[in-house]
Amino acid sequence: MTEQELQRRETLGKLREMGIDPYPAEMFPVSHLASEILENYQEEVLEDGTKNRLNYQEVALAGRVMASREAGKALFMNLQDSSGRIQLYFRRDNFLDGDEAPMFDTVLKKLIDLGDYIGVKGYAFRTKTGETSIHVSEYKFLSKTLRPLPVVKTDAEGNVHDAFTDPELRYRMRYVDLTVNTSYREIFIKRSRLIRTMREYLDELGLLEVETPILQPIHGGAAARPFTTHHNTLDMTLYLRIANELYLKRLIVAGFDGVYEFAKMFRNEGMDRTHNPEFTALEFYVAYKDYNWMMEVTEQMLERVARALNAAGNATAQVEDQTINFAGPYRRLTMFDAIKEYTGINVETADEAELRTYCRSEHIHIDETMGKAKLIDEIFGEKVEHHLVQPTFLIDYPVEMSPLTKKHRSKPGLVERFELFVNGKEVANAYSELNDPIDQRERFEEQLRLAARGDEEAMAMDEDFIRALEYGMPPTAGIGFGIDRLAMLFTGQASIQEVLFFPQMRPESLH
RNA sequence: GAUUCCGUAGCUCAGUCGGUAGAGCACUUGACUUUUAAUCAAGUGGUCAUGGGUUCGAGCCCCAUCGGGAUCACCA
Repeated sequence: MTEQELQRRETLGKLREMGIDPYPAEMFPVSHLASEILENYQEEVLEDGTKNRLNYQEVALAGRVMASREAGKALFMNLQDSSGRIQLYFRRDNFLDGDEAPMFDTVLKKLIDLGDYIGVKGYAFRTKTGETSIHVSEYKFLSKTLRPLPVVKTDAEGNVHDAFTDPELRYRMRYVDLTVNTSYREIFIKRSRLIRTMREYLDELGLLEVETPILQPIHGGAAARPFTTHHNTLDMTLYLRIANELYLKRLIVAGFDGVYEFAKMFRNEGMDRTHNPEFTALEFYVAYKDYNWMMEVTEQMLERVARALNAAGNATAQVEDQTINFAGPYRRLTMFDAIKEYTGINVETADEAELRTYCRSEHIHIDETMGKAKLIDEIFGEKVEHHLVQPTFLIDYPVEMSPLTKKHRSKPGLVERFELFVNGKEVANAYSELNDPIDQRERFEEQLRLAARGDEEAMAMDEDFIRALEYGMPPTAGIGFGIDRLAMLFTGQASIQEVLFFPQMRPESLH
């Protein structure tokens, strides 16, 4: 234990010796938050120069002591609650017990450490330097902090000193991070509001919020490597879901007109600043609609989200030096037109050999197993994707890349699919759902052939899903959004770790 | 998984050519009844990530390991 930790354990013992419970059980009746008093406190100056305090003359607040400044027989503290920080003012005269003042000289000055929780009662006033404060008449010790918090200070010019910045420590000890770097709380409040706004919109559309299995015997609905686990009683392998798409479509078969789920997905793949092994998706499916309808819904929903998260109510988000406008309609660009625009290549007429030659000349990483569709996808990723900063629907993909998507109504070889790109990254993937069970079986069989050639991410055959389609699924539009990516966009963060409370980390050795 | 940078006090960081381990804040003691990055005075605090190696001598040079960041690969 460090010296400061030992000292705090000593003060803990001294509190007990004085009959003060460092971890009392009973509730403390909080009446106000710091920010409310700071914003609304009022006083008037009378003709004789004295002040008349107009409100908050009987308040009770609670929080952590984040700074303490002794000034002789006066003492100032900064109390931090969930809303912010307010200054406390204590005078020795208010805590006299005969000539002694143990609750001032001993407890306040010696036994309360930075980070400790206290509750105070008193009245609001303004000091002669103009700081709205609480004049404390009584206080109660609420909880002891045994480890020293990092002391982050901000000076008069707004410069932050000794900021707690080490990413490893911040992510491992998010409780410390959010205590001392309170501005990061705003990211998570916005993330919560993002989800709530989407949920409100979907509820207004009349969709049903549902839950589907996380433990799945067949990992379907996406191309990714799964986590594997084992169920003891059933003695069988189960997979943590990489997608919930096939279950949600079963519910459309079941007769619900629209279903949605905010779902944690798990993918056993690399980690970087846009990928965490578990992440959150919103998927929803609506009967009797197609992907054109879904584009309009996407525009409406994201515009509403943007306005809800923007302080001024604008439909924009700021990402570094880019201002992104979420007011619809968004640009719609076919995959082939996008490649033509940014490379000059007509992939519709080019054959596989021509695409290969182009890729080599542009140093795009390819291998011999890639077919024409995969080559198109690689060219798009290298040459087009990063240009799509403002929200753009990329539409009409080659059928080979989309085994769950309905064939295009008029363009042979393509499917009715779109992906939404914002700030050069994919944030949503949607299609007119494939509901032809015979076509679906052929698509799965094609996936099996890919798997046999060594494609680890090819989808497995799901006989029960085929059976469900054979019972009949109405024409349906479906979409999946990456919630973490959206949270990054709307909070201006470059790393997914900043929008997750507890990003995945290697284990830490704690003795 | 590959490459690369980083790891020194509770926090943020210095540390020269390889020669006794440093600063600010925090902490301890004292002064001060409207201070606010409070101030003033005096102090405490270190397995220099871990383990080897080279050397008379390693925070510094070499090797390995652990952890983190960035870039790449895979992916959303």
